Amino acid sequence: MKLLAIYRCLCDETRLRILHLLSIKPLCVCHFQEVLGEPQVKISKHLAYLKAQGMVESRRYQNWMIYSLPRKKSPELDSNLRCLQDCVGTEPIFKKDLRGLAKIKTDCSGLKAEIKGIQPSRATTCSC
Amino acid sequence: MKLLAIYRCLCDETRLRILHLLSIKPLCVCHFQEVLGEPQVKISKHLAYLKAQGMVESRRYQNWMIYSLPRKKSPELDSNLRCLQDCVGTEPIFKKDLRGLAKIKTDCSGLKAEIKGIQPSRATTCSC
DNA sequence: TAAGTATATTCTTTTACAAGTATATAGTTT
DNA sequence: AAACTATATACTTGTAAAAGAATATACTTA
Repeated sequence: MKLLAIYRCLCDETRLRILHLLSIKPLCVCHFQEVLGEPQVKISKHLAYLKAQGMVESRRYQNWMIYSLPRKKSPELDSNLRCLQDCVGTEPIFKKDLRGLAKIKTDCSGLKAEIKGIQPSRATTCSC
Repeated sequence: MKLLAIYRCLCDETRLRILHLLSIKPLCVCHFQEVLGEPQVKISKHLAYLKAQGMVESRRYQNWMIYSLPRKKSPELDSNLRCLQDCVGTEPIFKKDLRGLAKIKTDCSGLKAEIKGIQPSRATTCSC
């Protein structure tokens, strides 16, 4: 059942937060890591799950994979994403994620290096 | 997270079918059994789950427990039930359930007895 | 080509939940 | 009270999915 697959995507907090952020703009994996504060493997696997279900699309930009909501959405997906938009207002975690998103630095390598406390060997930037 | 709890209710096919039927009218357990074709224990447990999450209410009428959607719904629940209504049209199982609902006999005892191939000792009826 | 960066995949462990069986409870009728 | 009906709960088992560790892949830069 197609609708059921959508609800299975929505019934995990990490995936909900990912979809909410994607409703703002496309993002790469490292930005999800930063905003959600979750390890890379966790983010990647949930993104893979969402992609397998047709809930997100991805394109590669150099080293980065940019994820976005699908350009063509089924009516069910469209309804549910709208519904999610209606509902996120009441949950603090989503607001927190929005604040995190606003603070994001565009230079991905710099970010990672900063976290590790080392100087980046180069300064590159993903397109999201 | 309240929204997550709603999605967890929605991510099971039996519960989806139950909620869809309840959007038509209140129903007792034996009617769910008949329409969904699932065993009593399965129906009862999913109803208990939904009730624990505040997705349904119940009242007793003689021997029967009548389940219904909550009179007062949170905005999130309301949004999601509307969304579900928008989406059920595309899934055959929901239409099938509607047909099953239309065929329901109001005499519960008679039904059960008929299924077992025996004469009911009495003829009583639930209020749904 | 070697080293570095970003992401994905595999493998394992743990956890959550669905389903089935059996039994319990609450109300009804005789 | 005993038998019956409708539903609920406890217990067990099976399965799916989430998480973490380690490794692999794809691309970039030196």
